[in-house]
Amino acid sequence: MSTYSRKTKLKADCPMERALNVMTGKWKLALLCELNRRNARLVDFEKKNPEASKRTLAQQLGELVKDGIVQKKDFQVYPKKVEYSLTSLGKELIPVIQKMGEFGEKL
Amino acid sequence: MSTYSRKTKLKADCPMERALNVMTGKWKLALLCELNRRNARLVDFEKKNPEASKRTLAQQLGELVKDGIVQKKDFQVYPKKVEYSLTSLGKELIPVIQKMGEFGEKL
DNA sequence: CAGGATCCAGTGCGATACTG
DNA sequence: CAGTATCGCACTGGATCCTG
Repeated sequence: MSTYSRKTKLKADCPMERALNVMTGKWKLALLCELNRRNARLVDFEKKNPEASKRTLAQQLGELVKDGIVQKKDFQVYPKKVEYSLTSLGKELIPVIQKMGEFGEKL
Repeated sequence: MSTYSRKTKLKADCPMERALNVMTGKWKLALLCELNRRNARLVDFEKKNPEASKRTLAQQLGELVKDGIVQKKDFQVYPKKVEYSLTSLGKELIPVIQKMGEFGEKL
């Protein structure tokens, strides 16, 4: 059984595909659900998702940031402390994935 | 520039991820949108999406069938004629992707 | 015309190790 | 701690060919 999750980059020339691209990634829904509950740090995600590699979590968070869904707050301390949270755009994504969840119940 | 669209298979242990898996694939949204408009045959999809290979279109249709989103009607003639259409479950998916589309407008 | 079977390039992501 | 670099493997999906 495979755990390969992402399929392929969509054509991205239509809004639905752009939206789908933003959410598609093995840990992105998990990250978004957690961020919907509370702001969190990379370590927090590592603890919550021990199956995921730190590299992937950091990368997928980075993509969410780049897409404007998530924002970082760098506390500029040592040892480093960086907190992630949903942007206002990111908050608008929550009802969308909830609707997906309702549909997913039927699968 | 790449057009790789699908990311990786999600963990599929939660409804949202199951739903996302069903939609994720380079041509699936295109297939679903077309099927929402009219029933269609493989050739029709080939004409509508000349960028896609027949192999991929057939394969992604097959996945949608396996997931219960799309159904086939085989006319048992020669040359072959097979028509694809949305199942009732598939029709329930339409409003979900429309909601995604609304969100995608903001990206 | 539907749809396999092959072959192959590009990508997702896990493991691991390293830095400031 | 956060973040990056490297390596390696599994998967997506394009091209092409073949059959009934």
